[in-house]
Amino acid sequence: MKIMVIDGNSILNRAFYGVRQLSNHEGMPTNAVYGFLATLFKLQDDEKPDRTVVCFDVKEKTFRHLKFDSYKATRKGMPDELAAQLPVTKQVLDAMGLTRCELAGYEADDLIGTISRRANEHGDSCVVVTGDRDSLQLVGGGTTVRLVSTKMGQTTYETYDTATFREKYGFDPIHLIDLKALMGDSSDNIPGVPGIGEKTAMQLLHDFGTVEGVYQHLDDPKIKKGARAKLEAGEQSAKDSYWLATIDRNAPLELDVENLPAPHMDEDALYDLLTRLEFKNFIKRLGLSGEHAAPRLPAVKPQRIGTAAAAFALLDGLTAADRVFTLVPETLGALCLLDGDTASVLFADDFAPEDWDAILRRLFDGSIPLVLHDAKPAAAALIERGIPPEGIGFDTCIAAYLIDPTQSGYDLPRVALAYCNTELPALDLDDPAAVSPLGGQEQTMKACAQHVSAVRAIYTEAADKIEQLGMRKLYYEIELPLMRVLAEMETLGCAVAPDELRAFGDKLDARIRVLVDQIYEDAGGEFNINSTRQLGEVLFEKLGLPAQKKTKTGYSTNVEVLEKLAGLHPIIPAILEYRQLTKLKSTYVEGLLKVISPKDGRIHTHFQQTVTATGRLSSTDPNLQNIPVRTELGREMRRMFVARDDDHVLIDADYSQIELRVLAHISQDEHMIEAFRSGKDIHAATAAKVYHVPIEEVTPQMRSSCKAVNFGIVYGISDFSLAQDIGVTRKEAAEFIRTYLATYPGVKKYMDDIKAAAKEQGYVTTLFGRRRALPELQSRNFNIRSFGERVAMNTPIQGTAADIIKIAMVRVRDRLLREGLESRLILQVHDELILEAPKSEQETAMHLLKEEMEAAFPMDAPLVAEAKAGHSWYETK
DNA sequence: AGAATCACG
DNA sequence: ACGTACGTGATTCTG
Repeated sequence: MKIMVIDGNSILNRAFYGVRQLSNHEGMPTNAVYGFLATLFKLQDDEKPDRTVVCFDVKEKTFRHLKFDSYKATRKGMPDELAAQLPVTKQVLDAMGLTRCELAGYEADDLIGTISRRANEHGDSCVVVTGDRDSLQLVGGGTTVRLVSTKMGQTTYETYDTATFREKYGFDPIHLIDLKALMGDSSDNIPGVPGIGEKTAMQLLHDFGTVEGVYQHLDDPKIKKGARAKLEAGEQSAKDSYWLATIDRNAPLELDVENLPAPHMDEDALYDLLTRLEFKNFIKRLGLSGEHAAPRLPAVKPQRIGTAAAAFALLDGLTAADRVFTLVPETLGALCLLDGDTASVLFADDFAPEDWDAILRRLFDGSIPLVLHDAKPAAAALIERGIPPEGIGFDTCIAAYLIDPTQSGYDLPRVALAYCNTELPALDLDDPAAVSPLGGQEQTMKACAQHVSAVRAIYTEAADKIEQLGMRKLYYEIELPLMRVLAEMETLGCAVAPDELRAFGDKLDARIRVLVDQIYEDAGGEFNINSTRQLGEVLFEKLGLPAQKKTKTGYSTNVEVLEKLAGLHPIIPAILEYRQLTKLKSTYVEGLLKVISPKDGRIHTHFQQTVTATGRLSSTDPNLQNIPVRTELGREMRRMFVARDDDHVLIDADYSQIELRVLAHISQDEHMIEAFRSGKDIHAATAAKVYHVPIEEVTPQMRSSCKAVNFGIVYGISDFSLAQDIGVTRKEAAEFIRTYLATYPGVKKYMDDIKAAAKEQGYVTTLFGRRRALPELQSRNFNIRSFGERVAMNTPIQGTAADIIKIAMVRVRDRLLREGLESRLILQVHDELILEAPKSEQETAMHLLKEEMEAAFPMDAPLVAEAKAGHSWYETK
């Protein structure tokens, strides 16, 4: 019988450092497990052993080696991220039905030595799999060793039997111990004989065979004088080292090596584990299916509540509940409440309108602790109806986002799949057919039960995880209150001037028509100017202009390219202007006209709270965070965003240089902090320092380059991109960055430290504990790894700034209410907040806004916000 | 559905 | 040597 004995610790360790960073949606690191399994599967395929035993060290203070201080002092602990993967690795091995072996006080080496000896004595052959060269001493008598090593990121396997060992070392495997006793092994903290290196040790063994032989023949003339003195002085160390280097092949193992059980895979458990680890390829490879694996979703009975009396009785009973898991569609046309193992489903159609309204009011009166998945649409709908959405104590969607903000979406079926291994049935409570008596209410109820059960299952896991990851305050004091603030902002919306918008559109149209004619004339024929392919053909083939860049699909025709061609042909400026105008017309004029609400004539954007990897918000349908401002014509768009009437104004306040201030604070760079404290223009102040001139003598060019570097620093700079940005050579840019970082040494240190820390921990965090995993840092691909490094530098800065403005939003909103003001937040644009305020409150609200934004988080480079008021957004600048 | 382009911080 | 800025969303064309 062939037995494979694996050194679990050694292979796991190798995998941890060798495999690029991986993690599952929970943020649990999985690279070591992954690498371990990949190695294991490959070996099982190659060797086809009859039995497999995996040995682990037990973390114990009783290792026999520890009686030597030198060994103890340098013994390293396992990194946390690796330790975290140890239990799940063992679980996978158990599910695979492999034998696992541990023994207190013994290292995996000793267990392997013992198992291989006993197996050989029983007549079984043994393949030892390890990354540890020491184990080569076990070779012989039916045991071979497969040495796993990682070279240039590639895992290689070398197999040693007695013959191959002799060929390589020139002596028998067992004398590896003698060699170590003489020359020592720094990686294993075996001292050896001080002063004796590999050369001398090999020669001594060649001449005398063993350590014992060497010491019996110390007088032999073959030993040189110097070596003899060292050997005499180091005799005790040689003996100790011999003992340390010797693998104990007689550990008191209870394992029945002679009768190892055949592996028996627990497919359900394995499927479950691999699903949780998100190792889809291994699941496929092992031919596992989830058929047998129990979805981790407790069954829940649906029950229909059809009378107002029953509904209120239910709600009164829920007041005492710990948590009530709830589905609330945006239409508010149904409800589903989970308490215990019963999901109560209520259809609005079953109730008189005033009863339904009372039910909603009762549910959201704050006395029932509610858990929802993606509560914002429901909250907005309730606010719209005049019902304040109180009592929402947890949102599983936001929680899943905080736990891992890099997923592509967080809708309930997706999160349920990740957290509960469950495919939820389709359910759209916003669809009238699903909730009307004519539709499939029965089916809807069943689906509701499963969905709400999933919310509970996700909550159970996610709430803990939020605590474990140190995000309690971020979650409960920032994100959750913010959800309601956003719902209020969305509901209120922003007034627009539709007639002016249309007039602007007509003006654009007239000019676009002129440009189109001119372009066709210049091109000598009609074509679709919007088609980059056709445009490329016209410019670079028909007109013979010099092509600059290529894209995947053809010629590049973007602004950068066109601007370089601007002097060469009159068609180019026309195309540039055409591009600008059509962008304004289609994205902004037409795009905005399309989304003006017929109800109130206002625009209601949707602020996405669970999209960005850094913690910023995003805005959709329409995006109000990218309204033009950089060109004068584009900026005209902002005249269309107005206060509701002549008695109101818009108040706009934006943070000055928030990201650089955050950088100054995080990095604690004295000079940058001082520059901000002095209240000087930061880019000019930087230039003064970098160029060693008084700030009055800073030229616009000097300021502009420093501004570019300041931006670059925030993004995770490289000389190449800076060179491109400010139009100097790469060398000059590199030198510039060097000078800059010498000027701000704290910033340099921060950039170095954060990259190192990110690499070690596998993630970065903001000042408020928001987290982003960085698997890219483990990549062997330079580009991917470099990207990871830039993200490591940028995310804490951009993310902390995002945290700060979120805090400000919650504070501004709460204070406006507390002070009984009517001014309301309506927009956020990353570092800018916009209120709609009654003119009577203008001064008060401007002051309040500035104050709360600046006080949101006290930093060493203090926050500064400037507020302005005006009838339109244009006028607030 | 993905690519290209361009609007914002 | 590697080939580069960080984070978004909407529109249009194309296969």
